[in-house]
Amino acid sequence: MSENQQYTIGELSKLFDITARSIRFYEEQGLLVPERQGQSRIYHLKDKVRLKLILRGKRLGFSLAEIKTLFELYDTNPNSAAQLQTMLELTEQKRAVLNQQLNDIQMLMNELDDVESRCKEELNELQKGELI
Amino acid sequence: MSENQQYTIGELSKLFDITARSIRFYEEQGLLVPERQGQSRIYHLKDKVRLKLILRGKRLGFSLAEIKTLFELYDTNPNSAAQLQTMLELTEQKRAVLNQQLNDIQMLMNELDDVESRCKEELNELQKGELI
DNA sequence: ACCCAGCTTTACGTAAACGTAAAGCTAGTA
DNA sequence: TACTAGCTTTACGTTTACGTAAAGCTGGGT
Repeated sequence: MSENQQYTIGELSKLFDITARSIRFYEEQGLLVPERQGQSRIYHLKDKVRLKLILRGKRLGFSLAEIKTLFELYDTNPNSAAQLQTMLELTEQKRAVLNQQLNDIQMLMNELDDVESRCKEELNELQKGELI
Repeated sequence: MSENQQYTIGELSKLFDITARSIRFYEEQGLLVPERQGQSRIYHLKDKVRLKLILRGKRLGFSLAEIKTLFELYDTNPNSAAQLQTMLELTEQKRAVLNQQLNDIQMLMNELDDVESRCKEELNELQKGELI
């Protein structure tokens, strides 16, 4: 029923557990362009989705500038072959970075497994010792 | 044959494609403790491995301070149950972050797939058009 | 009418991770 | 011996992504 959901900056900040300052900063950097009602900013579903993408990008180590570039590429109605080509190249680059990250994560996970099992073993031995 | 491989700071910087400044900075932050020969730093295999881990950590979005903490935990001969417990908690936290990143990467990959296939379709249509 | 919560802008401050310039030591080579 | 390449320290500068006042507007409730 609730079509055209609206959010204030405070609501959005609570939703994503970030500060209003951050949201305003993303707007300063051209990542968000919320509607205005009087002096106040009003955010719609589209803006909420954008914010979600911004945070996801940040978690993956992208800078705000890079995220902006991606948005612009995504927004641009890609009509020229040159633009399409650029976009494909960029997505390939990103894909390479992501694959590298996947690799890194796999390595780290394995090491965490090692550390964890060794910890548990030692804890077990400590507990045995306490029984004596 | 070449046991006890040694590296100068220049060699290491080329190996990992980073600046010597960065390597010295990691040392400043307590992440590396190379041997000295006269005034010059000499790096051994152990240091090379450390550097590799530092860079991997950075790619995953860890701060140098966090990486240092992980090193210290890893180095510390974990003898007390309290320390082991702390370590297990930390590994769990890291695991959660990594899982989140895996999720993020999966989402992004899917979106890249979408963008890519749309691009290719449009390129195809453009080429068809040129044939007329 | 008054207050307060929540919004606003402006502007200076900050932490992290180096960059960069300056100035000097040192081992090998021409 | 003079030069050069590569190392050194010291120290100030820079970018990113906000934090943190300060000061003021504004709609709703008492």
